[in-house]
Amino acid sequence: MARPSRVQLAIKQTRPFRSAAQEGTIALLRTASVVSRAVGRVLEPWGLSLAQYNALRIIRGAGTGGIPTLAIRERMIEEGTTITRLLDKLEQAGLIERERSLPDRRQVICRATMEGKRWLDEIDPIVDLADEEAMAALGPRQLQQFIAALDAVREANAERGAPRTMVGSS
Amino acid sequence: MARPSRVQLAIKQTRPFRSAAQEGTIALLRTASVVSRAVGRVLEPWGLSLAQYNALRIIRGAGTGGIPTLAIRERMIEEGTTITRLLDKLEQAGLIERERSLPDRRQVICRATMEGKRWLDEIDPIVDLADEEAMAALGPRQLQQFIAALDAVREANAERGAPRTMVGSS
DNA sequence: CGGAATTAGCTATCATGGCAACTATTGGCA
DNA sequence: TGCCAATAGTTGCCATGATAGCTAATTCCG
Repeated sequence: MARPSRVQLAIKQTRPFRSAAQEGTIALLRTASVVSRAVGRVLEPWGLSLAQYNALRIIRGAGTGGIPTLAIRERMIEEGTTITRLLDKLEQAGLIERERSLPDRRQVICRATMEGKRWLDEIDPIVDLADEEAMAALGPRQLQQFIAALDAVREANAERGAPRTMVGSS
Repeated sequence: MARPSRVQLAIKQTRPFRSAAQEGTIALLRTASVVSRAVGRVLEPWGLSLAQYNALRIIRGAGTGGIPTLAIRERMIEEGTTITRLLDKLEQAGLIERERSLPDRRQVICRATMEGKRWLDEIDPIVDLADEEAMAALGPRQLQQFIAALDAVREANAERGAPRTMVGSS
């Protein structure tokens, strides 16, 4: 690992990384930070955070049947997030509605309102564009390899770092 | 993009991604989240967050000359972070010390204390191990390609999402 | 049937990040 | 010289994330 790297220059680190693994880890976290900000930036006109947009899309994806609160959390990008207050904001904004489930009254079913769907119809193309720009540096083949590498890393680290007792991990 | 993907399974998304770029973006953010938690987990015994450890390492790297506050922020993984309160904690913990610079009294120079260096000597090998584990799913060649892809994506997105007036961007 | 264990969700608390306003210091320049 | 802009940090306010503890509803079994 004697070669100078771009990440080193980016963070103005003069010394080489102690290992390729360290370089990869730092590059991963730093790149995600940059991309997250870039994508989050396009949501500013709507006053939505990336997490809120993410949740709203998950809820819309559930269709008319709705989706219980904790099922949303499992599908979020940030797994550990506190979902209640995030949904409170979406409900206050009139983008979703919640009601107690009939068969199991512990559950709270979330559905997207018409207003919520309208917002997504507006926002989706813009986020799509942002995603394209975010990955524009990679060719199609590179992108596929990139995704495969991310998948491999994520799966290998899924249990490590598990924040809570995972539901389906027994 | 008709093939089913691992990320889709992981976030229980039944529909295919709208584009490879979207899949890549989500995979990047989600993987970084998982790895960040896994690495951050090993710092718990010391009560340090990943950002604090990151800052402490940067400060130690500056040596006896020290480093001004804002120069630390430029080198952090999370670029936009408010650095003052983070340094307050490190100072309260006795890991760093701060003093006004003599030539330019606006600057506050930060240095690692002996205690701070001792902590890093203990922590570094453990974080190294965590980094190795985080990237263990990739072979040496895959890892190099992975790093190259991350570098390319990060650089292409560096200006987009720029949170503040970048110092050296004029 | 009935109580323990489980599950779904909410709340409280603490730490952190984003952002803007504010102070102090320095530098430019007419 | 004296004013104005730029720079370095700090602080306050709000939103979010991490966690743990709590309540209500349900399920498991003896």
